[in-house]
Amino acid sequence: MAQITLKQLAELSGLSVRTVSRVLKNQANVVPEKRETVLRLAEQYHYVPNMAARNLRLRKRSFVGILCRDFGTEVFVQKINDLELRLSSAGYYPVLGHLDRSPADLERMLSDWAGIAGYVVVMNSVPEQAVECLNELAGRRLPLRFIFVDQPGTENAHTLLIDRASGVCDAVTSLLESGRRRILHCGCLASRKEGIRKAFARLPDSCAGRAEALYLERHGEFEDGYGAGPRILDSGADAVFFDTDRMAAGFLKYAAEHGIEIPRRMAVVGFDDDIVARMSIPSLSTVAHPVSEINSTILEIIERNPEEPVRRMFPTRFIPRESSR
Amino acid sequence: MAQITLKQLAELSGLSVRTVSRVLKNQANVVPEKRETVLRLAEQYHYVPNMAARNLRLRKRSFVGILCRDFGTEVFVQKINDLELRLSSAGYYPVLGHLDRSPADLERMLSDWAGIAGYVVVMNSVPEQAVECLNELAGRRLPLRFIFVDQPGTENAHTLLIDRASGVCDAVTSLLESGRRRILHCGCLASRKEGIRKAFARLPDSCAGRAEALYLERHGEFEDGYGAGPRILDSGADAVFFDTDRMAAGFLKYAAEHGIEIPRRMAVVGFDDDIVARMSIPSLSTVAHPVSEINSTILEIIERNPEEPVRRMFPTRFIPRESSR
DNA sequence: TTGAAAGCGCTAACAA
DNA sequence: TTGTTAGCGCTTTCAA
Repeated sequence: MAQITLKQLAELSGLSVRTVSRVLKNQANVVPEKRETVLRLAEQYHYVPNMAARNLRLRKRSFVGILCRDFGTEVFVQKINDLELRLSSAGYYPVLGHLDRSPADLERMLSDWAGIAGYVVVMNSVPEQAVECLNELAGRRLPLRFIFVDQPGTENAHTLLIDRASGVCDAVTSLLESGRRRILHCGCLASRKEGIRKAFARLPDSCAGRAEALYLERHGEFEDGYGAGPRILDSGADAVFFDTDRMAAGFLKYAAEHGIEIPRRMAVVGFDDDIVARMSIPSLSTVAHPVSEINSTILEIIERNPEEPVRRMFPTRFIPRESSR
Repeated sequence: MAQITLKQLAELSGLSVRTVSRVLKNQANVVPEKRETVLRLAEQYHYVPNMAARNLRLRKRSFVGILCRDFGTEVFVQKINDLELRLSSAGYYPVLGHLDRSPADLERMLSDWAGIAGYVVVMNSVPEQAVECLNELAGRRLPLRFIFVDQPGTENAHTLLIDRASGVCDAVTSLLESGRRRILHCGCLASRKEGIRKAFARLPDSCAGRAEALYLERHGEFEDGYGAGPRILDSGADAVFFDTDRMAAGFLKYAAEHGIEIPRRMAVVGFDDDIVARMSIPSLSTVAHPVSEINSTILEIIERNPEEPVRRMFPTRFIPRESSR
């Protein structure tokens, strides 16, 4: 769409760009009459300043790149939802980019953002091939500063880590305290294992060493949880912790089909606080990510623009629901 | 991060910006030796062109605004996921903006995009107050062109509508053909009603006028579907169509808790092809949005940049799953 | 084959 | 109080 410029406004009003600019930025030292004229013309011609030009001049970058493998996970959506609100109320806007592309494409994308985005937030679950490529790009003097979330980044990048073990530990401790004794970990993620190990390391008094940790290796998708059903029942466990809510939902489906009462026969806990956790039958106990804490830190970094890399760790937290009562 | 510029590269190499630019853009008419030098320096200093400057000069806008009320719905995520891939492979990038804000904030956001984004895609479920405001902004000569998706926009905006009725009609026809006779519509959306009406208007021969349409007014959330359980059972229906998958999932929860066999006792169909539809127990038959058709049209508009507004209608389609077998 | 220079739209130091 | 002007980093016409 045709855009009217400051210069045109100056010509139309018979004033200089400086004066027009003064009026439009509400600065002092303009006689009311001229101010009126400019304001009227701006209104009449629907003047809107060109941010690209302004930002270029001010060397300001008002966009923030958000890199993620898959926008589809509920967790990501929660995070971006919250982040967009914080960013935009501070005059920044999120630009989305998929991480699942070739290094060359990734590099092209980041180059295309140069001069427009000042920061790039790398969300978790970065694919193998991208890690290497990103680290290289972040290490180079790209005109972008990286913020790695939930993923160790390069030395000079900011890194906000999520302590998944803390919430898992709380979840397992809660299971033990409620009388469960044979806790099965179904999944494959080290962070979850660590949380479980910690919980067993500080066994509540009520257990008196009579608890047992079991393990079943599986990936974290819905189908994996469903398919693991028979093995989980055979294991003799009275509680299962799954790496993800999606996976736990898969097991709940299996349990429903086979008349396994949850949580009476078996307590179930997932991880992520995914929407399926709230909608499943029964509603799923889970471990939630520290979304708002992370996002407020991201905003702080962007606004403060510190030279030295920020490194911080945020705990996850257990959310008890029907499946583990 | 400090950024090296074309000018600096020119100074370093002792050549003019024109020549450096020639080399970097791989244009002809540079002696190999000088070309070498420039390439070496560019590599050494990690030169990355400033897109803000380039786009300003070329009057090009490589970002596309995406406005939506809630990023959290699965449908939106599917759409944006697919759209990002298409956009970025054409050198465009999506900027996200929430629609749930005051008109003043919305206007500020769009102004902040001026000169950077050329198009703004308005996704469906626009809140009341925003509709008015958007229409006004789209009507004005803002330096942005609007593409309304699944929502009637202003005269000069592009409008891509979704014919929800078509998929609903197919769904209901399928229910009728499989022998269901009392079809309940649980929801409140006119588009769904219309689809049901159409299906009844062209009743399959097998029915011979012995089918009946029932209606129960409810909103489309999970809780609404759950809460409607008793009324649905009382209605005597042998099939239910819900406005949304979330709502259908709520009813499935109720059915599971009360031993109602789905689909034997009652067939269930939702709308949206939400992720919960695939994960629910049993998996939920639903009606899917024309995601890829819409997105390829969006891209076509952005690349072709037609003056006259594009107006098109896309059909939805029925996806049968376990809940209506 | 190469370079000088104008200009995209804006800001702000400086001069008048 | 107002205007002139340089320049953000880039592209490209035109002249050398």
